[in-house]
Amino acid sequence: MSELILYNSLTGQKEKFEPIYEGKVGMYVCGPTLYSEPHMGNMRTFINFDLIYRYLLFSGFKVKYVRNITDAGHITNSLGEAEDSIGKAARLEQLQSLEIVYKYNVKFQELQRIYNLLPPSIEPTATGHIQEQIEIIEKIIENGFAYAVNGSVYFDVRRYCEKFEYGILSGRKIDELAEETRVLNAQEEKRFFADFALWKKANPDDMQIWRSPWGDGNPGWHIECTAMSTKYLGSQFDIHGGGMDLKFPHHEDEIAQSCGSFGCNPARYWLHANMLNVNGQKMSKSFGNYFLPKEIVDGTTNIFSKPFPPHVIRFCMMQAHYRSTLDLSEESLSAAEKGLNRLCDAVDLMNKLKPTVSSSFDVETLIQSFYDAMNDDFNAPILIAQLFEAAKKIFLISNGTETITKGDLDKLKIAVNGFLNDVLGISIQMESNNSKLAPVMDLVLELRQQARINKDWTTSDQIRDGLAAAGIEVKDGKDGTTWG
RNA sequence: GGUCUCGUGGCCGAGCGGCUAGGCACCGGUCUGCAAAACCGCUUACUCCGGUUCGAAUCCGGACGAGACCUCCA
Repeated sequence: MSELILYNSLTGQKEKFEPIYEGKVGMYVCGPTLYSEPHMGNMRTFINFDLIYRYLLFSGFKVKYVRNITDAGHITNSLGEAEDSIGKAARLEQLQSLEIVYKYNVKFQELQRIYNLLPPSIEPTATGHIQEQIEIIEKIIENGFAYAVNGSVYFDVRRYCEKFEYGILSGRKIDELAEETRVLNAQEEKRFFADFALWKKANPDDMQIWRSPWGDGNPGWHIECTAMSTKYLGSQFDIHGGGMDLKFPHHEDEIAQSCGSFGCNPARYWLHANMLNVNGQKMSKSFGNYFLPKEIVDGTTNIFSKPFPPHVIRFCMMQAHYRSTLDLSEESLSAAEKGLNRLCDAVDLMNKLKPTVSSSFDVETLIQSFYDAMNDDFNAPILIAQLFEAAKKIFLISNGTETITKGDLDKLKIAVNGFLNDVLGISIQMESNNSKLAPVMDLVLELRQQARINKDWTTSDQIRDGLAAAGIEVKDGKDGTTWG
């Protein structure tokens, strides 16, 4: 049995996974900011961490998976105009902030269901934890790593550097940062350019305002994650995940906040999922190359000529490693669709296989390769390649080239179904949802079969062509005719 | 401008010093009334130039190209 190895962004190396408490895993993943409907790129991250969550569960760990919902607008400072993202959306949509958050949360929850994401153990909201955030800020001030100015509170990066190292995750050096920073967004209040806000004094027209010891205001951009991860997982837990683009400054600042308040890095393993690319670029609203997870399923985006079912999209994503960028295209999706069909056919066939007295190949080794793939930093592409190996074996057993014993077949069934359904989260719904159509089709195909027996090709082809025109494809297999 | 990552066959993508994935497409075959589908087979591709090595897609140096981050971002 191989052991779980994962790539730790903190050290830049693959490391053996050793949980703090044996058999248990605490995992925190940065969730969405609900100022709009999450796009496909956002979904890829959540799907990837769903895979990781699923495999940890499958491996027998008791996992507490916390993924926050950011429902407090973070101040964006795009063109000198400071405005919080949710407040902005509210203004544009002429709704209240809470309506915006609620509206998009409903959509987000629906997407999770559509894409077969396991619900996290807890989905805490930022606004539900203002008090906790204030308490941590107070602690950081107490420890001397933050200061209050004019109703705002900033993290004191220079003081922090006297005791800790700022930039350990992203590999940035403070003095280099100074030169690199392109826009010094005129923060006269800050003592040092790299200081970041823990609490921001409210603007008179802010839609969401909270009371604090420093006056009315909003929590800073990074403090919510520190507050919620600490509350539900403790000051140090096993895995912290998120998208690659959160590495700096968000995760870096989380580390600073935790060190500044509790004296330790919040997570032992930092995992970062890579971006989804479309046309060679990160999917982003500003590039105009984004589409919504619902649109691709409904076929309402003009990027693709036809709709793709969610489990095909999931499968396609699983064929790339979570730390690699993935280019999603019509071609890669239809390739995934066909490949998945083949895999599903094999699974179907597996249940009808007839065992013999001996196995002509080593089933244990094949099954072990599934575990080895996932234990090596959740390498789903390799897992899928091995599942295709299994599929090939199944077909060969079926046509008599290979053989398998009853015991081996049972093991194979459990493993293949387990990895496909529980780990990859690809649920194969073979059920036809056309309960009224099914008997009609049975009748039609029986009539066609009669015609075929009578060598009445005109009639049988007429039926086939007619059905094809109606979008129903008829396939004459060895064991009868199927449709779909 | 700074920091970093990456360049694999027609496409998507693993691998990360020798055993040279996988899927899709193409092509050949089996099956079939025809078609489609399905199944079988399909025999080395790693940007370029140097270097290290018995041996490099894999390590080192350089060139070119692409991307991410440095600002809200999954």
